[in-house]
Amino acid sequence: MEQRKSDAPAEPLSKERLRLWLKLLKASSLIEDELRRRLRADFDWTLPRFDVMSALARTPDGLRMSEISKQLRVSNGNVTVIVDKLVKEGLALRVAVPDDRRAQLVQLTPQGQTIFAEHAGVHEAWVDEMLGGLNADDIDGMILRLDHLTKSLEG
Amino acid sequence: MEQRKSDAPAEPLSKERLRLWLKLLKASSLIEDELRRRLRADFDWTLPRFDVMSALARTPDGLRMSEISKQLRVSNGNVTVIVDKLVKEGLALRVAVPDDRRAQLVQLTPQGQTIFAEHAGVHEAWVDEMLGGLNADDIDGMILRLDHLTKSLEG
DNA sequence: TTCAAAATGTTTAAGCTTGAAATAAATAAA
DNA sequence: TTTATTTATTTCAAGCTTAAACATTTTGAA
Repeated sequence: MEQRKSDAPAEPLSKERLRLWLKLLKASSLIEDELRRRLRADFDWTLPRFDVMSALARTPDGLRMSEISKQLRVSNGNVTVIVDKLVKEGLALRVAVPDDRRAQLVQLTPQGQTIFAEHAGVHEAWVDEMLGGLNADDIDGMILRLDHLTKSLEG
Repeated sequence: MEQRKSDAPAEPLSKERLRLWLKLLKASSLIEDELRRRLRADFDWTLPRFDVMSALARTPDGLRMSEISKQLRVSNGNVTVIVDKLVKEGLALRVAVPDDRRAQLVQLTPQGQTIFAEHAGVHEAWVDEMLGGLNADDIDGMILRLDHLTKSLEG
């Protein structure tokens, strides 16, 4: 870790933050674009679709529409369209909520679970390949700092 | 397959990489969404528009359409639409390239430069505020590792 | 009870983005 | 020269996303 002059003024830190943001955005976009491209080329899936199925796969009991849109930070209307398609293809189904006739739970069908498991495995291998240039120290260091950042952003 | 320390099997590192990617994506999306929201609310600007003007501001001599789309990793057609609007609003102009009648340089007008400078200052303050939770060590550590990552992604 | 406010989802209109096709100009090959 | 290929850009159709408007149900206060 390099040392800083104790009298380092405030302005450079602000410039460094901007630099950091541009680098963060670039790395994230590079990965996201490539994942999106492969998902489309290999499976004819969109990234939001993968994300919705991923959220559903983590919660076998099902999620409400609003819970999905909140988790993925995507509009409600968007989730409606994606889930409609999943249902039409037999990968998900809507289940009534006993206590609340407005709401409904969305669950993966067994077929949806099977297909997602396959795709998720390939997806994980892609990420592993793309981030392969990082060693264990890089990974831990970034996770640590990203946790700081996200915490301060959400707090 | 290469040998590994008995206490460090291959799987955990792969899982860590996936965890890192999810955290990277989350932090990046949080910041990007908020910037987009503020840009729209305060200036009625889109983020791609800001990005195009930013690229042009860095190169006073002007950029070709294809150079813009390459820098921003955005489709050519998209750049056409954005530049059309900038030109219509008097913030940018198209200049013929002497040697090549297919191409044209896009430059910011003086008005475009002035307006962008104002917005860029506000934008930088937003970023500074959002990343304010990070100390100098966090920033340096992340920049270092993001450079590793981007280099390995592009290489 | 009764009615206003809040919550859950869906629909719709508008804007954004992409990829493919089209146009036009420059370059290379025969 | 003539033809084919490559390069630069625009146009267009299709899909994605959002925000706002809408319909329905639940909650809570008078």
